[in-house]
Amino acid sequence: MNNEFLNDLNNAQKEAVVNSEGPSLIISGAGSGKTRVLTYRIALLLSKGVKPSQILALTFTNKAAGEMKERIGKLVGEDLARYLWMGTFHSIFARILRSEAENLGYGANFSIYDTTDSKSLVKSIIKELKLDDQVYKPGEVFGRISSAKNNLITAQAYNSNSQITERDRLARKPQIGDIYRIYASRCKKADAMDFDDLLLNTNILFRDFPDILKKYQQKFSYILVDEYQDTNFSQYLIVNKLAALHHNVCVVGDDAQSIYSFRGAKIENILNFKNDYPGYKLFKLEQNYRSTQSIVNAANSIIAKNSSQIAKNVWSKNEPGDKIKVAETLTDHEEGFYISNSILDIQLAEQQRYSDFAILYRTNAQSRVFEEALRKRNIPYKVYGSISFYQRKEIKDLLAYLRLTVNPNDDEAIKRIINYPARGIGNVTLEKIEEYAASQNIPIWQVLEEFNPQTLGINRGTTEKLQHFREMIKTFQAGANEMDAYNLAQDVASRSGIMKDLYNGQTVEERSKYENIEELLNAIREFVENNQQAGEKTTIAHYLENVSLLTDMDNEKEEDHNKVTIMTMHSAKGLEFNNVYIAGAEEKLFPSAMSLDNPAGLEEERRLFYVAVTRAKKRVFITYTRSRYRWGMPTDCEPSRFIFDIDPEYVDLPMLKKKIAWNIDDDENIPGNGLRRRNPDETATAAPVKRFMRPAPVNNSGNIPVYKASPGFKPDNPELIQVGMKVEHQRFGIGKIIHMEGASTDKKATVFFQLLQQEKQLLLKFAKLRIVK
DNA sequence: TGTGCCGTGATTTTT
DNA sequence: TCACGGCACA
Repeated sequence: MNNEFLNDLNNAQKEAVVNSEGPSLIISGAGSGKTRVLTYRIALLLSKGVKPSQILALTFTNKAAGEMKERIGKLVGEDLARYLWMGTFHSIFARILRSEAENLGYGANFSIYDTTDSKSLVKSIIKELKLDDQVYKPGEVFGRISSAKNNLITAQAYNSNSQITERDRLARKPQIGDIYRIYASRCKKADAMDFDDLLLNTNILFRDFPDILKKYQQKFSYILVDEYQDTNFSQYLIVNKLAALHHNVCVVGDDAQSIYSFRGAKIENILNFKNDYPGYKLFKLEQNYRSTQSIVNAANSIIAKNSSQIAKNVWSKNEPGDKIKVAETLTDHEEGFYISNSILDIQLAEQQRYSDFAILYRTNAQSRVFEEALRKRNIPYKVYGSISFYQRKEIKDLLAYLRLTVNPNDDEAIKRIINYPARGIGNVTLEKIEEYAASQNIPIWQVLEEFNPQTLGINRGTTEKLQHFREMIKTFQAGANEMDAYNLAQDVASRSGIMKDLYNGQTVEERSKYENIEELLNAIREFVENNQQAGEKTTIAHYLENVSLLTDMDNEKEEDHNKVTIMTMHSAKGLEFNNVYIAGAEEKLFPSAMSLDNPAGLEEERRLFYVAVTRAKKRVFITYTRSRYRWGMPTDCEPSRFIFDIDPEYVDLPMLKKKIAWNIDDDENIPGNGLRRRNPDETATAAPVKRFMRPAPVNNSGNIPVYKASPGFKPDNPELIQVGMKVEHQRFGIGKIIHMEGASTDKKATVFFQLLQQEKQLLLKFAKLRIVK
């Protein structure tokens, strides 16, 4: 096999690729081709004859794993790439746990509780213990449990650790340990693991079954870990144990991009690598291929404000590029307006794709204004995160039926759907059953199986309803092994009554829920088709194995390929875009109010800023607003301190422009602005900031800003005008055709005029419009 | 048991 | 502002 592909690499990259034996630490600056190095390193191993099943590659997202697999497939052939053990920690070790489940007392079809399931279980335990849920807030308690697990503290260890129990006692929450204990036993009883259990139980498996550990140590001759700076203790230990035999462990990371400490990530893991593997080789990737020099330099100046970091010098040979542009708006609404205008301007002026733009923010709650603004401009977009597809109520409902079919002990699933769609089994009945299940320490399903109406105090009508529900689930179970996942899911969706319930709905939301169910069914069908082709299992159990671990990004569809991306800065990790908008750069939002009281928290926020800026290839825009709606109230805002962390040489601040802000006849309002410019550097300008410093014109007459038509204005034939075109109007100035309706002679166009900052409906036979090329 | 109204609290970030 | 939970009534 030829290794010509190595010629694509620079020297530092090549070194990191060819030195495949022994422990390696690759420190890779942002945009330095880290994925390429990992990809080639694996491809080289394969081309040397290492079997794909001997390589374990752990990534941060499923998407990253999928893309890397695809690239490796292109280099050395898909038949090899397919058998790599490549995926997130959670999905890889879920897979291993399934095949070893019996050793730990779980079934191979154990359920995976997502955060919603976990919190709801914690909540019901708090209720059972008759504790005040103002003191024991479910989310907070679950957070304590989660971080205990990530530090390998089991419920038993938690309760016998006097330091921890003392701390809880002082915090007046002495019963967290009890909640943890009950939580763990309920999960076990339900044959369910939460996200943290997947890692914790892997550790327990390797600790208590040395033979099993040995088997996997021998199996995985080469281990690679991406985003090592964001691994937690539990993950660290798994890697450490697996690598103990061969020592062929290669970790890649960038301490400057560590942004997940809230989830237990330990930046020390990467800093201590040298102590764990004394004979390690160190590689530094410092040349940035992604961004302009301005962006790289600006990012360096930001991260330099942090105290501790591994010394490195990230540099770029790309064009110098534009400065980072900072813009101020009066309200969050205008912020959305400003960004959507800017996207449209650049997109039109440079023929960029919508997918070349990303809007990044600190909290998911900020997404709404951007959705509204983009929708108004007819700009296609895709929001990631917030309410992920798999978190939607209707999706979780159908999945709960399927989960129950595969694992009847899944209490969270049964609680979810025992009365959805409504079948006359109310809260009172459910509480009776739950209470009995808890007292007998059995799953709810078992109560239904050994049903005794007298002991439970349930009347005859309800008894029948419960029996009917039980029989329905049993018929699903009977089909689970015979039918493929798609047929079964379809059967469940219709016979459970979900389809009917949603189909009858009249509102827009109910229609969209119905469509979501259809979309899920389509996804299941795709799964079945793919697995059939690959000769793999197509049962529902097999489908459910990974579904809890999926995110929005794994649900990408063809039609999403040319859309503006809207997401948190956290989700943007590992991605890149030509143009990046960092919105809401305000004190108490970014940096988050939560981080202000501790220096470590603030440094992590700053790293997040670094991550956000380095996503951009060409341009970065930062926006902040003077007033933002928070919990329904307009709140005053201050620009973020991070803006002033950027070296002034690489940033364009709005304050300098203030003095000209009220001057209407400034050249930026000249027709053709942004389109006629020759100098490519200048086309970068977004919608001018000043637009927002002036009170927006109130409706039309009287208040219309003066516009002088360009010399020799001549209207074009209305027949030629189409949606998306830029046009000039003699009085209203430059605008964009948003929408058209009506037949030829009565054609009506909705036009958004930049100068007016508003839409107008114009009848084309009267309005004289010139098409701007 | 189901429905609808009202009051309250929510905003970090994710596998 | 909105979503969810609690409560009262049908």
